[in-house]
Amino acid sequence: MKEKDVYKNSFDECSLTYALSVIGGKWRLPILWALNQQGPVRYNELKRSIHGITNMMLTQSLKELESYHIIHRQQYLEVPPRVEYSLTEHGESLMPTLKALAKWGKNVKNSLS
Amino acid sequence: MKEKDVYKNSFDECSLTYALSVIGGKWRLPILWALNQQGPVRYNELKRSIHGITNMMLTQSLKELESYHIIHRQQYLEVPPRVEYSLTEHGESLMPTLKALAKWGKNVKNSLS
DNA sequence: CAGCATCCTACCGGATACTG
DNA sequence: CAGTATCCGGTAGGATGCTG
Repeated sequence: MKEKDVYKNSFDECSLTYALSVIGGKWRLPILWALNQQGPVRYNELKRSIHGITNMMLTQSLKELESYHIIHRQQYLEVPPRVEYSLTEHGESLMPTLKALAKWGKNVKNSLS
Repeated sequence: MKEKDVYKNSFDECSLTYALSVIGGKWRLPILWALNQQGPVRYNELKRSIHGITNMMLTQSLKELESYHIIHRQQYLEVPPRVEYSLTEHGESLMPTLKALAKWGKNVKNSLS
């Protein structure tokens, strides 16, 4: 095995860093979590269920998540305007891993007390 | 099911946030990754294998990871001083999840191109 | 060899007000 | 209802030099 091949094994650090950059940030996880639980959700509904978030942050985070194709934005041409957000396949496929991470986090937290 | 019980299901967002705060930060992942691959590693060895990290950042990150009991610091009372870092059980137990996350990240990245 | 102290900068996240 | 625009402060991260 060549030396640089070492870096391809185990887990690929770049993909990992990328994944973290996707779900990182203060509000991404709460948003994904809300979408996972509530299914298609309207903007203001989402805002109400995520305590403390501002329009600024919600809009920005939604756009970023959408650009990664993690969530889907469905706009209905109605009056008053109606927009619904939901997880895409990619978003859904993240959930099991997040659960595993949460479980791990719980263990770590418990071991410290 | 009571309304607030909804928040206990699926995955626990607080533990998840906690987990991310543990593995977050710019250098934590590269460090864990290096330790996972190389086993017990000395300080300067670690520094060399993580391109671009400074003493400041390495020391700080190691301390933080140690405080979470994710890594272990073994000091040998020798001259010159020798210190070796390695993953703890908790650290090891994180690896499968990280691999899953990396795999997911790869998929997401590929789907964008 | 392994690590600390100091200073500094960039950017993430936020408050507030406005709009199609 | 579903967003934008503008301004702003705190903190994570970094450069540099020093030490047991």
